[in-house]
Amino acid sequence: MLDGIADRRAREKASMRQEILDAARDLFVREGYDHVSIRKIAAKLEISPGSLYLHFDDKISIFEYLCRETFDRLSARMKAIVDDPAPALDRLRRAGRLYVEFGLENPQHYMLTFVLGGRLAATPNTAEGDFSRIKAIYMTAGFECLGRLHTMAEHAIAEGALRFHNPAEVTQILWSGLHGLTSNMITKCDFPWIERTRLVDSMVDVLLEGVRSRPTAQP
Amino acid sequence: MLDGIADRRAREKASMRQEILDAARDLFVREGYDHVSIRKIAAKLEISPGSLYLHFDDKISIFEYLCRETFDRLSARMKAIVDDPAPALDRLRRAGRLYVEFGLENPQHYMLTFVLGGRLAATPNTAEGDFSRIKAIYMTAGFECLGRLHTMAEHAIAEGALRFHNPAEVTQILWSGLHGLTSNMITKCDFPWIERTRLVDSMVDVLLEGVRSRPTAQP
Amino acid sequence: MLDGIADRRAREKASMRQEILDAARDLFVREGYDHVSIRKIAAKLEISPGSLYLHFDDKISIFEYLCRETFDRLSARMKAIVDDPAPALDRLRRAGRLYVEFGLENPQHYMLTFVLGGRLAATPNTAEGDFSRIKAIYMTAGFECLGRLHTMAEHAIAEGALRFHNPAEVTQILWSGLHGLTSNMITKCDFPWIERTRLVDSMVDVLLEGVRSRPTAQP
Amino acid sequence: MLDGIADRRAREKASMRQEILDAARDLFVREGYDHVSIRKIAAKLEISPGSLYLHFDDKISIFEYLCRETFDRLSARMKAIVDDPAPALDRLRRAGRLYVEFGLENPQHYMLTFVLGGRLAATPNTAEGDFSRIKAIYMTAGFECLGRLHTMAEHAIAEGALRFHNPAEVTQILWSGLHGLTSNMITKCDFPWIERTRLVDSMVDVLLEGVRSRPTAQP
DNA sequence: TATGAATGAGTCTTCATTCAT
DNA sequence: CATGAATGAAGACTCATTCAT
Repeated sequence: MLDGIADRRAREKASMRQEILDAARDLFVREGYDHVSIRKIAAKLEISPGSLYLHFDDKISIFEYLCRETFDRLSARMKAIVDDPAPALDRLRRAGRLYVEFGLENPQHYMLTFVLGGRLAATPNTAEGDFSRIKAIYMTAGFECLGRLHTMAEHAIAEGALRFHNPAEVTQILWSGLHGLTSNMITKCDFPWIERTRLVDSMVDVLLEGVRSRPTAQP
Repeated sequence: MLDGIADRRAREKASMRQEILDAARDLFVREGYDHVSIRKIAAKLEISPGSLYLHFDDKISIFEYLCRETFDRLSARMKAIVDDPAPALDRLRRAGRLYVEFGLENPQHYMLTFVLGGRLAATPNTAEGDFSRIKAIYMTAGFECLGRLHTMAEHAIAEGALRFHNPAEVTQILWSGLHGLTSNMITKCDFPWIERTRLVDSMVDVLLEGVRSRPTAQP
Repeated sequence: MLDGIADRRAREKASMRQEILDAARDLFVREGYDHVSIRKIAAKLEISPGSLYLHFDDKISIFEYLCRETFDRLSARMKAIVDDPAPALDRLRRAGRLYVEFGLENPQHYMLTFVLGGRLAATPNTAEGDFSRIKAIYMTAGFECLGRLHTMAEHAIAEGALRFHNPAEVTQILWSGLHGLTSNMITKCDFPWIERTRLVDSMVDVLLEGVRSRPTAQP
Repeated sequence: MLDGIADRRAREKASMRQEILDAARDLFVREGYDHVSIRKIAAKLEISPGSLYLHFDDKISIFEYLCRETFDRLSARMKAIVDDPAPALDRLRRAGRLYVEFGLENPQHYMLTFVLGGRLAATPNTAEGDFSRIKAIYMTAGFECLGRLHTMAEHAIAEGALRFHNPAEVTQILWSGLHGLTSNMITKCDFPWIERTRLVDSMVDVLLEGVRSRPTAQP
């Protein structure tokens, strides 16, 4: 009873936090991190710019949270595939499609984490701008995802399905191929791509055809 | 002799122009187009912001020049391969390696042109910031570059070497795969990549194995 | 009581707004629109340039507001005279004196609106600087003001009091004469003018003598 | 012979000076003093910005020279009218038309000298911007012109043609009327003025009708 | 808790002027 | 004599962030 008020407060606070995240996600995806200002987010929510600071420390941490959230979802879905008792090659096919689709559905997060994040992770921390938290996400969520691929590559090798024997090599090839398509389709959205699902399927198919064991073509 | 002074002036001007381009490329790649200001470039060169305008009309045209330069260089090297009278699949293999090697040898040029530039070219033309000139470069120089791959894909299809029949599909797949490896190796230079030449060769091999006609495996 | 805080805030905001308008008017009149920068206004008020944007959207809208305010005040006073049921010539005399007196009593408002504003309204809309809103004010508030004179000119013509038959012609002549005296007396305040009220009266008298019907001199 | 070279040099210098003045006059009239930059003038002449400084000390002195030149022409034409042995009223009519036409043909010079100049003349010399030379022009050319009007007003009074007895009063009235029309027509060039020559003629006519002696209207 | 005014540093760009050559 | 590179100061405006209320 006594805590009813505190409870409601807490609920309201959490709900406002979620509203901020939703508004910010929408804007970030549509306009890009750099072109979204705190004021724009606040205006969209009809609250004051200052109020945002009651829920988040700064602009980057809103984005950071959204990144983590998104990558956790990816990671969970990847895990479901890894744990599936299907042949590894089938699982790799599903994982490949999932990866690309995920990127295309979350283009801002994908680019920031896998491209800008990658760049930042390799940049010494300059005086201005502390992106260490973005780096951290990259190091966890990103590598976790790759880890799933690696596991499946190991399985596939164990099953004799691949013509390569080094799982790292396979992982790096598959990942790079998937990442290339994803980032290309995101950044070059004016390019005359062929039909989207076909392209994704073909890409995954090409990569898997390229790595799997040659059918022992014999008499 | 007589024009010694004018010559030296011209040389100095060209050299300053080059210094600007180098500084700008470095900053653009490290911090992204939006986070590089004219002042930062000027400060890096220890000249006044205004002086930059003696060499370039505006910020975007510095970027523009850098893009065009890269496209042109890559395109020229690609052309030599296209024109070679070897089987298309062989030429595609050489072109693939060339593409990745070019990127790894000119990481800043590559990232600026193929990652940052792509992003800008796709930026909707808001009131502020007119990227139409960047788009135009992509439409000409960029497509020319890809056009080389496309031509070879056509040749390969004509030769019956591929299991795909749409050259655009093949081009997009190969290019994305190559781009993925290139940009990954550049931006994630801390990643524990396997040995570099092997990785490049394997990637190209996987892509070509993936697209080529299945050997009619039978008795 | 309850809203005391909000009230005081609102009052403070309005007062700052007024301070800005006063400072801006002063500077605009003394130095001309182009030579007054947002920074200068801010410096005069000892606030930061950015703070001005809390009260006005941009530079031109400060000017805009000042113009509209002046037109409205003059227009209201003119209206009282137009609506008076006296002979039109008498009303024109009073309106003439009013016009000049208004200008002399509000020299900054007058100069800003009738000299600077006129100039801006006539500035061709180059890429930079859109003065269409200023033009709009002239088209509405300005014409309303002149419209009052025009109405009285029509009345006077209807009463057979004038030797002209085109009310627009009379309006333009009277207005220009009044404006000439007003702006001259304001800007050339060091000039050895004759006694002020006599000069104003004489000017109005000359203009009206000049436009009225000739007394059908003789039998 | 020996001085042939020096002569040609001098001639060339004078000619370049004239070319600068011509170009500058054209630009000033068309775009307004503030919107004409030294670089624009230089570009129009296809010379370097620096070269302008071989002929003129600074931007303002180019304008200054043009002002003086223009006003000398006005003054000379006024003098011709004053010295004419026609009745003073006729001469005033011609002078009035001349004044307005002069302003309309040299709008930039007119406005700068009679409006901005007037303002500056009354402004204490602020730190930045020394307009004392413009003031000087105003004090000489401007007052000289007025002096001509004054002389004719004296003549007219001596001839018994005016209903006023103070030449200063008449001068101030006429001048203000003429100035009002001139500056109005210049600054408000979008205003729906009636036909130009008719308006000028009517204005002058109204002013003269307004000041001249009443025809002794009697039997 | 929530506000919104305030700021200081930053954005690209232009310009009159100087000066070594 | 003429050049043109260089500059420093200024232009309007934006923004993340702070803080008194």
